[in-house]
Amino acid sequence: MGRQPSAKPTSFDIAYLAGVSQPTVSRALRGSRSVSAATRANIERIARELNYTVDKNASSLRSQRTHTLALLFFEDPTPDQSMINPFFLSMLGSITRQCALRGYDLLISFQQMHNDWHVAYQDSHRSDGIILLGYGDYQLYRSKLEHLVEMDTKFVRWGSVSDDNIGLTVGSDNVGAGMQAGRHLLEIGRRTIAFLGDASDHAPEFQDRYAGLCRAMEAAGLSPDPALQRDAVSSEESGHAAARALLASGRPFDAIFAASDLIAIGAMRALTEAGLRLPHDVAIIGFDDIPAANLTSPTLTTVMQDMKSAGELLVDALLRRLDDLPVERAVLPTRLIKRQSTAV
Amino acid sequence: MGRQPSAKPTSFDIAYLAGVSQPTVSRALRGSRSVSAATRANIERIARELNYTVDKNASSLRSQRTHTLALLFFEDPTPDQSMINPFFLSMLGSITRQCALRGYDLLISFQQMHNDWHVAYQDSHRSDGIILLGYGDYQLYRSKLEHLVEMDTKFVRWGSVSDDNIGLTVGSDNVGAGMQAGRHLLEIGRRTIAFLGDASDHAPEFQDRYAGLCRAMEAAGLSPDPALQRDAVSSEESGHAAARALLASGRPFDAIFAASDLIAIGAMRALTEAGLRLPHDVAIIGFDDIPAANLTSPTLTTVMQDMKSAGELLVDALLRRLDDLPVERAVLPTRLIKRQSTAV
DNA sequence: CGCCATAGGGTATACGTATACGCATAATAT
DNA sequence: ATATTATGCGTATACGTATACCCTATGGCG
Repeated sequence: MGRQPSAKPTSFDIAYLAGVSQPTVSRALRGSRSVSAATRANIERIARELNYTVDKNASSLRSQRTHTLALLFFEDPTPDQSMINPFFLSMLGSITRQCALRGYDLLISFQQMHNDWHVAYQDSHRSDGIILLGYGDYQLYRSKLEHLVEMDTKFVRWGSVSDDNIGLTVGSDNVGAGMQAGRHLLEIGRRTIAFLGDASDHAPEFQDRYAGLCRAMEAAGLSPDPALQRDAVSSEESGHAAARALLASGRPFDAIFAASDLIAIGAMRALTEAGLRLPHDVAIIGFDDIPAANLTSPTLTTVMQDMKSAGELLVDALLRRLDDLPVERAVLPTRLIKRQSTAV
Repeated sequence: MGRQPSAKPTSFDIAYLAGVSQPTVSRALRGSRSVSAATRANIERIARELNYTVDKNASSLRSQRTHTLALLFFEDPTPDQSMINPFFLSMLGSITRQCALRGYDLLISFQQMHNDWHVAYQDSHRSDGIILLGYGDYQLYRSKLEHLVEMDTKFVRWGSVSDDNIGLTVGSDNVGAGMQAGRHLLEIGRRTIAFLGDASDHAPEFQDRYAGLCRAMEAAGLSPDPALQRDAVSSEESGHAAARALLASGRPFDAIFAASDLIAIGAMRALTEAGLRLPHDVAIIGFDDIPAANLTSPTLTTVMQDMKSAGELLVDALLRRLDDLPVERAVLPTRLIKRQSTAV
């Protein structure tokens, strides 16, 4: 079995070749100022030649810092495993890139909501901090957050910034986004606007979007009709069902603001099936700007969240928190993407 | 700063409380047979009470096993950062779950193709093995693979199983899938079938799909027209351009097999713009079954890859490889999803 | 009744790095 | 010129676990 052409080089090997002690190698490579420029250059050269890389485990063990962040994605226990919220992908990409930029590794794990909270805590063992993306039942989620705070685990989360704010939160300006959507619908002359999305405190983000819509309507002298709000979770089926229920109720409406694109897409199907013309009879706005929003017919007007900044802010906030730097919750502006579904 | 209600417990703490030595704790928790059932039970109880978890770094350092897999996603340097291949998401979900099931952590990182190969090797420092998902220029990718083999790094990759096969490969049966698609188009009476997708050896998977199509046609006594094959990478724009070029060539055709759904969607747009009716004038089949395939009009017939099994097989193969167990390349069957775009 | 195997667990140490300290030498200050 | 401080580096050790090795007590066997 005689292979092992070059066992993994250690800092001792470098030290030997450079004629210095191992700690000096460590200092040189970590950028300590108490190493002369010449020595450092020499050490760096040798390290490069040997293709040396610092052993992550040893380093972490000694320094008690892993230089790794964990991304926990909480999801509802759904039978349909494959259908993950599409907008999560761009968030993931953004977070990954930002981690790489900051020299951090990213550990990722999908968690079922019902899992024991200490799973998350355990992860804190392998990472310096945690980024939480949570969907589904907020109450369940919330109790986990409280545990994390108790354990003094460092974390940031993506979500509604205007809620009770356990821990450090980064999120879109959902109220503002709701107002954007509402104003746009009002501008094109719509007056009876329905909202599809859970408006209970189980889903603070949806709640905020609805609140924004209401505020826009009130600013225009209209009073939102509570009967035109229908609960829906973020899925096509749910949107379809909610829209059908709305139609069945007989209440007239000339516009829909859906709390997510998936809901909107389901609703569009229901409306079309009912023989309504979009956007002539009913204008519709979604939320997220998933790729599919540009493929529906008519194409879907929607509110885009700034995922790129979101990832950057999440990582940045967490790293600041790790360094005990002051850090505040962040609210990201959104952008209205006008397409055919609101083109009068 | 007097907090620190409970410093992280170590195996020594457990040992003390259990009245045994630290190594016994280690043995008990790792399931060594040389510790009595009573002692083990006692140790496990105490560990649970103290909320003890094994320190990953110390454990890895000592045992030289990280119990972590790295997922490297190679992508072309594209300016459009947000548009990651959508099918990657379900793969990711599948891999994550499988890792969790097997007790492995998953480290994830997006790599630009042009990055130095040893970035990947470096990752092998932090993980026991690597899962590679690669897209874009295969030649570039290939040289990296060779380096990995040289370094004796353990890895598996997703891709074309029928190519030169550097390292261990898991992939869909692309040739078979091409035949499925071809046969379906022939069944509905189409005879002149175009193929949109790079058929060079820069993209072995696309090449295989085209080969499958050709085989199906030849089996029906038809000879594929090379002029009806147009290069395209997996994006809507590329599909759109390829379809336009095809139309501009003046060659008649009554069906298109696109190497990916994104290509198909772009092509559909081009065809519709040219006043063609789908599927009456031109039937079209895509590949991947991304969520958007069900939203186009007409809805898109496509070939679905079994992502769930894919993730499972990738992880399983890699773990077997780590244990030096025999392991073979795997080929996954695909499934044709019939929708409106081929409904005659 | 001596011999050896086995169970059960202790002792010592290695994994590779980072850091507290100490100690020279050199550079300033007084 | 002496006292002081900074520079540059070596010495010693800790981080928490896993494992090679050794030891004791027991039981089975001839």
